[in-house]
Amino acid sequence: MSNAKVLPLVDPEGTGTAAPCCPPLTERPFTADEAETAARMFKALGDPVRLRLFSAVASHEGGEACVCDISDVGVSQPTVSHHLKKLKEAGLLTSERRGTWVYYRVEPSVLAAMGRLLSGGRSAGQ
Amino acid sequence: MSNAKVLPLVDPEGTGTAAPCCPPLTERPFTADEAETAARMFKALGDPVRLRLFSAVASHEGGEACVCDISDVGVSQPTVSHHLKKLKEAGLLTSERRGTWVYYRVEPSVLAAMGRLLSGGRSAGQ
DNA sequence: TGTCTATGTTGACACATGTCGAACCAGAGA
DNA sequence: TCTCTGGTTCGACATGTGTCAACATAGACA
Repeated sequence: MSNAKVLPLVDPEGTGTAAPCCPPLTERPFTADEAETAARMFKALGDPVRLRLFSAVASHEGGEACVCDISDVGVSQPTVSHHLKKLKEAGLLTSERRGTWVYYRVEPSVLAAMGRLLSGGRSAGQ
Repeated sequence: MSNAKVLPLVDPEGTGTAAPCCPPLTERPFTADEAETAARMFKALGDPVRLRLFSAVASHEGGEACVCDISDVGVSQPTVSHHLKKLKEAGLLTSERRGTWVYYRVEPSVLAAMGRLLSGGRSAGQ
C-alpha cells in the first residue's frame, strides 16, 4: 500500500502559506467540496477505536509506534489493521515497515491544520 | 427538545480550568471512555452535510442562524433537520425557537476545546 | 530451505447511518 | 376559528461501517 495517495488536505509545512483544504469553520460556509474533504478527516477520527489508535501513535515517543505497541484496544488484530488503514487513507498516518515490525507515524501538519480549522486561528470566540 | 442533555465534553468557559473531556491527542493514549466521548464530536463533524451546516452556523453573524438561512445544502429539509439534531446531540449546537423561526447557535467553547485537543493545548498555530 | 512470528487482506455478517416522502406540530396572521 | 408557512418526527429503504474468522504475505532465524 503506497502512502502516495495521501489527500492534499493541508499544506505540508503547516505554515498556512500553501492553502490548506479549507478555511476555518467559523470564517465562511464550507463549499460542498471543502466539506467532503474535511469530513473525511473528521470521520476517520469519529470512531473510538481509531481515536485510541491515533492517540496512541501520536503520544508515543517520536510520534511513531509499531502495531505491537498499540494493538491493545479491545478488538482483534485484523480490526486494528483495518482501522490503521482507514487512518492512513485519511492522510492522518503514514506507515513504514522496518524488519519484522510496521511502524505508524502521525502527520503533525495535519494535526495542526485540523486544530487551526477548529480554532479559527483566533481564540475561537469569533 | 431540551438542550439539557448536552454532553460534558468540555469546560463551558473554555478556560481549561474545568477538566475537558480529554487530554490533547498527543499527550497520552486515550482511554476507552475518553475516546468514546471525543469520537462522538468528531463523528458529528464527519459528514459533509453536517460540516456544511455547522460551518454555515458558525460563520453566520452572531454565531447563530435560522434554519431557513442554511438549509441550502442539497438535501431535503427533513434531512437538514435530522443533521441539525445530530449536531445538537453531540453538544456542538444549541437551538432556540423565536416566533416562527428556529435559530441554531454554535458552542464556542466546544470549538475551542476541540482545537486544543488537536493542537496539543498550544495556540493551534503550533 | 523451512518454519515461525508479525501484519495485512478477504469475505461475510450484523448493525448503524443517510436519505426521502408523508404526516405532524407550532406560530403568525387573517 | 381557519389557513399558511417553517420546522420536526415517523417509517421505510439503501448504503456504509465495524467486526471477526480464515487466509495470505513479509521478514527473521535456524
